[in-house]
Amino acid sequence: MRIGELARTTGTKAETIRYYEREGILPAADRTDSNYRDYSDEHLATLTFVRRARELGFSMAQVRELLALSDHDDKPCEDVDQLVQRQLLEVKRKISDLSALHDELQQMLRSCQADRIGDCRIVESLGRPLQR
Amino acid sequence: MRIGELARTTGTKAETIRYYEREGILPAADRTDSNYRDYSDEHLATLTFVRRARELGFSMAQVRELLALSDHDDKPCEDVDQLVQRQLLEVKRKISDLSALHDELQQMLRSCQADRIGDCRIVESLGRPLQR
DNA sequence: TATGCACCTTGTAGTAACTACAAGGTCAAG
DNA sequence: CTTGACCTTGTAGTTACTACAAGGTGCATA
Repeated sequence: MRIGELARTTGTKAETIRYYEREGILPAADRTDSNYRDYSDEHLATLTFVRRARELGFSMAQVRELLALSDHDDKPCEDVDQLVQRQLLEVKRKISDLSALHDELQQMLRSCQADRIGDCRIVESLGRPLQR
Repeated sequence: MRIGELARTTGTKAETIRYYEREGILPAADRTDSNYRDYSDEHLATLTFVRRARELGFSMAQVRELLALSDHDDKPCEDVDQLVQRQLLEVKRKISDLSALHDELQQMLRSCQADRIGDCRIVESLGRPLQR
């Protein structure tokens, strides 16, 4: 698949895709005879992953780490373990923060549908001081 | 509380806090006699919220919307409803993406602890083409 | 009283992660 | 043979910070 199609299916600008290639986030694609980039399904999966991870607030550096995890077959488990632990902790924190936000939004919606103005506690949902 | 304490408790640079004030994300704080910013617990909650929302991948514009929701007492429900629906949808999507990632990381950890190198499906977890 | 640290201001510039556009060129379908 | 999708290199703009400089105030402590 060429860059335009990949861009359309992933909702990514072609220029961003080339940028990811320059940055080494996305492996360079094969080239057709006419020097067009020719992407595989693996590229599609990787790019989709990258975009989602970015949407979820992971930095490029973290995305790099996660991508590295995905082909660690050669490296010993011990090296990977700590990184996975760390990422897992962060993922859990994000899920719990999002769940709190979810519940508050849900509650607002119910209030609204009952046509009364409920107290909005969105800020409170994520606004309690953090102990990290 | 003064800017330094707020910065320490929220893990935000003082300069970022002033930046949020300039941008209207954080309401201007009261001033002490010596012109120091004097923050309330409400400021603390709002800033904590903002920082978490940003970590969760919400843009400043979205954070502004969410903050606006939180004091909508004057505005009619209908106006708020659609926005809440939209945000809720996005929150749900994020939670489900994160859950998939969580499960895969968990799985990797189990493989590693069993001291065998399991297949890593992190990319697959978030890499399936999106239909949005 | 003097030193030092936290804070104040305005302003400029750097960073990350894109995003846009320009200039000039190739490729392939209608 | 033109049109549109792609190629390259390069520059510059955007968002959301982050850093530093210069010059000043407030205040506790040696």
